[in-house]
Amino acid sequence: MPELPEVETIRRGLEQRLPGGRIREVELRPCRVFRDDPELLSQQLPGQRFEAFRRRGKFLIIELSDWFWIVHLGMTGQLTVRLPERPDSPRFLRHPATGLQRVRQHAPDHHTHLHALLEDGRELLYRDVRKFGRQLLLPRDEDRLRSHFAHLGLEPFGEEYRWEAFRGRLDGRKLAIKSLLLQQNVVAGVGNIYADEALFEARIHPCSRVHRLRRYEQKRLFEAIPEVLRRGVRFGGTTLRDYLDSDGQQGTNQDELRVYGRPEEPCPRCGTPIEKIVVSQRGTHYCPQCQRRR
DNA sequence: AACCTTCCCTGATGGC
DNA sequence: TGCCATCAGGGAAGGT
Repeated sequence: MPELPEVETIRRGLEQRLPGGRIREVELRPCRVFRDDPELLSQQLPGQRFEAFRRRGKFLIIELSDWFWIVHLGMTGQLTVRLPERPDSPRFLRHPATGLQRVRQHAPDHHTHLHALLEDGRELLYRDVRKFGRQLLLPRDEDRLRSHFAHLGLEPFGEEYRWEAFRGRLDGRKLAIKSLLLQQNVVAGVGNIYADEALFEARIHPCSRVHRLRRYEQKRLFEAIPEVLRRGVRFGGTTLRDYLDSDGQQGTNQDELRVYGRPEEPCPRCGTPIEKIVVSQRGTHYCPQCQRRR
């Protein structure tokens, strides 16, 4: 489930390896991931050089010679660099007990929807089992890019992430705070895992209605969001099942999670068993003692 | 406009 | 190579 920290980890990995590289050829199998225009990608990517790697919310923006290549990983998207000198494993394998994928590098398989061969022999692979990811090309124009992402909310690590702006976007909203966090038009980049973690840090019940929250609670949430995201980045992202960084490695932030995926375990603050409920059709974890409903 | 529900997609899991 | 229901969830689309 790549959220901001996972996408940021991938971005940093690609930024270290790929700038200056040029795409020689592309193989892609048409599918939903490229629904706008698979032809455009397969025709325009060859010959393009990697110039920079940016991120907006959960979107990765690969800056090429003439295009912005925009990639959203959905639920199970993996964007990895395959090195010619490193031996392949035959395919992804799942750990029998944990379900974690433990293969670092693999040849394209039937879930690999895009395969870009670079001039130096390396490859950039996009693999996505559930095909919830999205990719598209935008002409390399900053105004086009800005309007493309105009619907997205505050960038948690950006200069625009300020208390007054955050508070303003909460005013008048009546839905559950967790549902609001999952929408990308208030704060961009927070998904199911980090929403639960941020609400735990801020000691807010996920079902609390936004307009019922005290200002000091909103302020705690405002501060908790970048905090849990920063921790996620520091530990290389959260690997529960499918997430891998650009080198094919798992993250370790799953060991740092306070509530997500830990129903019935004791709350790290007070020892009360963590509860799991459903909010906005998403599994939601919280401490019934520390996070009282408002 | 705000809010809510449904749907897409596949592999893992568990009951029988 | 047993079969089937259920679950996981980001975001688009459609309904109220």
